[in-house]
Amino acid sequence: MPELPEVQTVVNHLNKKIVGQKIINLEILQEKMIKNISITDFKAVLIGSIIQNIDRVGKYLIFHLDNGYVMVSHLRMEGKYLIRDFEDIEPLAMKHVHIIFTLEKFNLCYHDTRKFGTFTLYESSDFLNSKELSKIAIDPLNDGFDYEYLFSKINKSKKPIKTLLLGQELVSGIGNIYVCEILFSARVSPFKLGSLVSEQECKLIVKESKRILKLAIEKNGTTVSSFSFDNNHAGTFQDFLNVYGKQKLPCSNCNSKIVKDYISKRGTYFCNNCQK
DNA sequence: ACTTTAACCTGAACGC
DNA sequence: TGCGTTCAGGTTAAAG
Repeated sequence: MPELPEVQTVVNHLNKKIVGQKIINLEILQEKMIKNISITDFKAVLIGSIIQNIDRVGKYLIFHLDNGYVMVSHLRMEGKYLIRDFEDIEPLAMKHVHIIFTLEKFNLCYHDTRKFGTFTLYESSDFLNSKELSKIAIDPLNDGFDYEYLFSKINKSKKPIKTLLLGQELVSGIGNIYVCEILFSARVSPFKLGSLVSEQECKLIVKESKRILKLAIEKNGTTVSSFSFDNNHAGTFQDFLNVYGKQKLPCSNCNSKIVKDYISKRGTYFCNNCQK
């Protein structure tokens, strides 16, 4: 499901709704989702703590607690947070709810059809050095993500530019939808090897990354099948997509057909005429 | 050490 | 209607 703009949308929403509330109780229905700590310890740390704010590192959600710990949550493909009134527990809607945080005002339900999502708990003093977060690279919206940085990271690589941008250790938060859109707008073929991407093309990739991701955040993300926040409120950036999911449709720039191909087994959408 | 594949899960869409 | 196959916004352990 979620890439940087969708995760940021969730962060923005949760910051409006749950900050300052105490975790009264915790119900864990899928124990395997908690990765680095026992269920007993996970509960012991979280219950009674107050949520101070929610932050984002790449595609990870960081819940800062008032007791010196952070809870790290990754939504993977389909994870989402639902806010449900206490009296609102319908069995059908709860089918794929795996964790229920009982807060002071309502239940915060973690819903995940495919059960790919993960939860970890760290001391707040060094969570950035954790196994999962230590390898997350610079955020594309950070000023440090510039063309010199990108060029220096890719100019000796024999991997396709799409694969490089998709990996979280070079730049974080970009996933399959936005990498396709960024490369289309930058007019660079997703197959082009890193070593063949020019400085000028790096400038365009960086510029378009920032433009597209910022706009997508303004539009509350992209909903292609299931992404929603605020209980089924969908994002609207899908109305601005140029290539993702547009195979056989005319290119918005040149009218030739958008092509779908595969890179590392992942759907890759592009215009063979515009992107070189 | 580095690169590719398989696995983790469920459900929707499609072909026969 | 039903059954088998493929695909999905991600990451990572295992295999090559």
